Amino acid sequence: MKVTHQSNLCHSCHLATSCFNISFESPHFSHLSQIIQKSIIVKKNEAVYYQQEKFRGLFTVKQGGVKTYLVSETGQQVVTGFYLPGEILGFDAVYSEHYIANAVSLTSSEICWISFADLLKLASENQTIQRELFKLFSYRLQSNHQKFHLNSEQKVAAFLLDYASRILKQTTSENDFYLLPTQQDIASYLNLTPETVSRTLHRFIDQEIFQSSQAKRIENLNCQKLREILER
Amino acid sequence: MKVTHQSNLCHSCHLATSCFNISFESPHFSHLSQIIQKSIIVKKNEAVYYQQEKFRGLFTVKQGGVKTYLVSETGQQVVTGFYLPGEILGFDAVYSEHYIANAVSLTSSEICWISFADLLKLASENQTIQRELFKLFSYRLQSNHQKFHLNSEQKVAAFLLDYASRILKQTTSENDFYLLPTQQDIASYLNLTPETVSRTLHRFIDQEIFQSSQAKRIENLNCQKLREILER
DNA sequence: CGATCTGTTGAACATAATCAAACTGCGTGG
DNA sequence: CCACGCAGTTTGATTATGTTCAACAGATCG
Repeated sequence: MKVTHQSNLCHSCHLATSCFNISFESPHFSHLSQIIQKSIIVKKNEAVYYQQEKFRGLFTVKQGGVKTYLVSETGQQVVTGFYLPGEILGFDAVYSEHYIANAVSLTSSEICWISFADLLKLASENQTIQRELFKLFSYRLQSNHQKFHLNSEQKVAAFLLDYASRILKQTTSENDFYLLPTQQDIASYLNLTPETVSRTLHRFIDQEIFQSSQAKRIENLNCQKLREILER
Repeated sequence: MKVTHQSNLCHSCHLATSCFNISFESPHFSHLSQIIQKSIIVKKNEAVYYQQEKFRGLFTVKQGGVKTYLVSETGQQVVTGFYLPGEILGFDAVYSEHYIANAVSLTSSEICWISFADLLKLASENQTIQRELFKLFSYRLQSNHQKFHLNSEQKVAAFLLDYASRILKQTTSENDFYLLPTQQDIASYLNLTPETVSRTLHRFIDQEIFQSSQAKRIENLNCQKLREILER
């Protein structure tokens, strides 16, 4: 992990308004950007933090991508989430003050460190930031129940739609992008086997829902068709 | 919904320290109890709040129990959670400022209302309460991924263990209690069919994991055996 | 350039869903 | 107070979806 110091990390970041949903022009922005003063380069398969490690703050993805996964007592791994540029990870560690999952980089990534103590201090001094922070926590409480009661085809469709909408922050199109996680990661995340994910993706190609000229590449994704699959 | 006013709702509540995990003796307790000044009686099947209704604060269960459920565009209902005495609901509405799910009483319940605006104000003035509140949000982020990758027997076992540990706050034993939700509710919550839940519970009785002298009654629950099922 | 990780494909199998029918118990109204 | 109706539960037979197992192909990386 290589540490980089920059006086104005957020001001030079094209995702500046994304992490906390506070605009560049807002008077609150400069307060927030002051507590984000350090970024680290995390290479592929290197950890941002480890399960059970003591909480030492939140992290936000500036470039690249991160997956979180749990390891049970029996040694089984379950992928619990993917984090793309502009997204914050570590919220779930606030309760126990230890990280709940392992966080590992899916590619070489640039990760910004956020002191939670500083953030709390800032929040107690600034009502807008406090409210925005509670909203960020609240936002994470929403999802999850959807992907639970879907069949395998719908799970993969929902995953692609979600991923496409999130990757949109950094690229210009939600129809052409690279998948950072492997099919195994996706399978674990959706509670499916890699075989089922592979077969489902190939069925989508057969149905012309997307093309793929190379591994992990999604081209010309037809989001409307995916939404129709979800409505069945 | 019948509204009751009490000057010291929390001081007379045996769950006082449960909702916010702040002890009765703490100097912060009196601050918190000041913003909880009103409780309502919600009869069985009556709503505490409705999906999409504008956010008007958090609620905590003083007596009884509540279920939350989503209704999809296609009219399908999915139970997303159960709330027992001492537990707070409504956190997920903070983000969009609208309730995400319907919250309906499982039996005649007494529900305390918590002004979120007052709570935010209190949090910005009081570091301990602010931190405790963030912890409450964070706590809710943990679960969910477990029940996803279990088989039907393990899901029901995990549900019983969780329910037993939570009911323990109000009774003396985690081995004898009444289930507030119906088997249909439990099935929906676990993403199983009512048939599967019924068969699994009867298999547990056959295996002497618990007894049941009447409907919805769990007696002499063997938590150790349930944990063994989860470790398979 | 071999070794290892990732993805593909097919066949057999298992788990839980589905469908159907009957039963129980609870609350309601006659 | 009993009869009725209905929601919730039980039980069995059949079926479908996704898993498992196995073998191989392709990609990636030191």
